[in-house]
Amino acid sequence: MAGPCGNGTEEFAEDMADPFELDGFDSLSSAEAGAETARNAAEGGEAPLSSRLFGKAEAHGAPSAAASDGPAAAATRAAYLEGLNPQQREAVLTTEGPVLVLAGAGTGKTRVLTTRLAHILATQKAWPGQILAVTFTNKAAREMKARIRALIGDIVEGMAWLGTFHSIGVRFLQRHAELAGLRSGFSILDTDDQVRLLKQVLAAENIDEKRFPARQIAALIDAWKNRGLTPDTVPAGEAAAFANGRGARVYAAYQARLRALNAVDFGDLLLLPVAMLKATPDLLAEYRRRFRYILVDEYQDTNTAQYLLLRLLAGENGNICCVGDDDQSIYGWRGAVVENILRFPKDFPQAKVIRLELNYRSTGHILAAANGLIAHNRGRLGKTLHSVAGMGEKVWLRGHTDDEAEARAIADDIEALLRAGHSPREIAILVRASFQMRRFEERFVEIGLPYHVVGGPRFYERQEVRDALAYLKVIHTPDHDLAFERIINVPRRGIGAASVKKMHALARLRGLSLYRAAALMMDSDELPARTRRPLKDLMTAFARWRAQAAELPPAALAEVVLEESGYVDMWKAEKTPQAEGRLENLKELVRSMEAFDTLSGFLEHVALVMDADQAAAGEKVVLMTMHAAKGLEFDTVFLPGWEEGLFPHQRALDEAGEAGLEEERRLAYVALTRARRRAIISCVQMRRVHTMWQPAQPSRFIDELPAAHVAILDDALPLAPVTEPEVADTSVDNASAGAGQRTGRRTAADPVSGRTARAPFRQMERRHDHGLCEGQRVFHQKFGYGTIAEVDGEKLTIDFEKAGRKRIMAAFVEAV
DNA sequence: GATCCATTTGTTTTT
DNA sequence: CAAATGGATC
Repeated sequence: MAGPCGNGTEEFAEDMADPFELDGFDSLSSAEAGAETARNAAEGGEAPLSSRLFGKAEAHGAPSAAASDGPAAAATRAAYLEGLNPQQREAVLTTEGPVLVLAGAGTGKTRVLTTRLAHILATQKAWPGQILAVTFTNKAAREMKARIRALIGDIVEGMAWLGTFHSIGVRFLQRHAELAGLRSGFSILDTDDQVRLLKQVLAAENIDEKRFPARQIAALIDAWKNRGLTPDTVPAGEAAAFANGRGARVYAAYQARLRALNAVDFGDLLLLPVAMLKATPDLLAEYRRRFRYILVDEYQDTNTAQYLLLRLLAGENGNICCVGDDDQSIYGWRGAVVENILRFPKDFPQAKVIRLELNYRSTGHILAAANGLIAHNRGRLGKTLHSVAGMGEKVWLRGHTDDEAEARAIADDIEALLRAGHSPREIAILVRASFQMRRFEERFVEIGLPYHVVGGPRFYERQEVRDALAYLKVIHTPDHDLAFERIINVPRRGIGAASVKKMHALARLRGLSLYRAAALMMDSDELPARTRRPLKDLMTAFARWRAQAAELPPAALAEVVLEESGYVDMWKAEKTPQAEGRLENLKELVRSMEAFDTLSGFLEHVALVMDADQAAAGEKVVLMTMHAAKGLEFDTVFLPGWEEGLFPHQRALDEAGEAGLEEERRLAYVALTRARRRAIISCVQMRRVHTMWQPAQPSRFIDELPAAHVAILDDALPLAPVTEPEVADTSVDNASAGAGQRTGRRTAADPVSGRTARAPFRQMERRHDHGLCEGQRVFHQKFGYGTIAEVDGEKLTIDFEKAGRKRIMAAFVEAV
């Protein structure tokens, strides 16, 4: 049977009971689970999905059509397929077998992904619970869910296996904790806990933490885990790099400590499921059967552990569809392996490769410039991106004396754009490194320009938030030693390092958790009375809070705890200017908890979702790193700081050489292709680093931009577009941008001194010619897209797609 | 055990 | 240059 297709309603109801969702599965061996499955199915089981599936699906038409005409007939005329180009359609409809979708920037990747999922569900090739759909960020997962819901309704709620790699890893571990050496209710350590734990391990191993910092070994272990390496499979040569060859030993000791604490770190969320599936063939078989369709977003960013997991689950001929763009692989430093996507056709010899090459986002010059730049990379799968829009503006290039001048000029441009009616949220500044943001923030504050920083210091990583979370973790899981240790003397209550050390000793001796050791010691004479009293108070408080946790919603509990522990008072008493902000953050934390019914639900959310939901962006200019901008798009994009050493970043070159350079170049490609209509690259001659001024040279990437698509700017950004005769073929392919077309130093280098006569701004002002003609497609800030019906000098009559016919001055529209 | 001062370190990007 | 860590001193 190709899919769970039945004809009668009753049969559906039975089939749809998802056997894996039944309670009690965790406690069964996989063989027993199989038997259980059959029993439940025969009895009808719980069918929470079926009602949802039918309720909404019928309303949307697809499955009812399937019932009468069969899924295939429904598929070809489904509303969701409309408006897809042939390649996109193919990517949606090729559901069987391995498929690699190479989706260049702006080619409608997300749309294809969501439509594909919707299609599989609507044609009933699989139930929601039989699809594994992985994304990299929670934001992407949320967005995907929302978009599928928009297409086919609430069926999507049954997609239990839609999420980030890490959240799916947690799911595996929760179901089969015992196979991974864990007990249920294990905790997930954050990076901070990880480092503190490693410090303890290093101390126990008698390794000098000054010579071999815990952070360093933490990074090493993380990298090993990303590569799917366990302590006994770490290559000897690499283990030697740390603490005179004791790296693997420390790794093993660390893992042992983790297990003793019933805890996992982030890397384990991938590594343990892989190990588990490898070691338990029955389990693997179960899951292979279960996941009829596997879908992976951003495949170019998978690391080896993720790759192994996918290959295990997909098997030889699985229906696995990976979507990605090798040119947008920018997370190599985090363990991502571009080769994963490059070798997909070798991994799956019968794989179908589909290229999405029609770019709907950027205008021609921007796309051509980006294509020319990325053509300098080797080892690409190669794509030919075509623009569907007109050529638009060339990519602007501007030089400044120093970073302050750069910030000032960009701020001026933005003000002008806003005056001209551009929406601030359509303007972004993308920087290589976050420290660059500072200049812009200073300037924006000075002139009162509303801006919004995306990324910034992560909410859940702030000290006060982590302290508060530690209290909650101890209430939820008293044996969470690291959390307990974190707050045992915060706020100061007179339980110092010496006392904690004694507790540790007792805990180790008796094989207890720190919390239990503390509970014993508060009634013994080990500790001086002046320590015993506060400890007893704390323990009593925890007992009380835990009792309250059963009754109060998490948010209310948090409020009580923060108040009664004296934690809020601690910050109130502090007179530093930051204290107020910390109190604000605590309030924000409590507010964010209101969405959760249970403490454990909230804690799991926090462990996996490092990004607190960003405050609504609103009408603000966006300031962020290039990495954070991936997947986003803006009308106007400013790209400051294109200087050697900063971009490409020196460290990337030092650490990864040629590969590092190529990744930086891909980052440049990602940054440039965020722009829909306008991109302004800039560099400076002098940049202030710390306190010293450092001379800077324009980035090599500037010289790699094809000259034909770049224009030098020695003044403010022109507001009206520089129009050019439309070129029939607006595509630029990789080959032509390579050798001959490169920008020479003459045009691009040192734009500061190279102020040329060909200042496009002036030229444009002189000629009054707006270059617009009848039949041309244009864009207006308020009315959107339209076609020119009539030209009368400066006055145009335009038929807008949405707003209808309007008379508009030429200066207010832009050719597309 | 707490507070203050000095030194260091980081500023690439994040699940 | 700022924050964070760590050591020394009270």
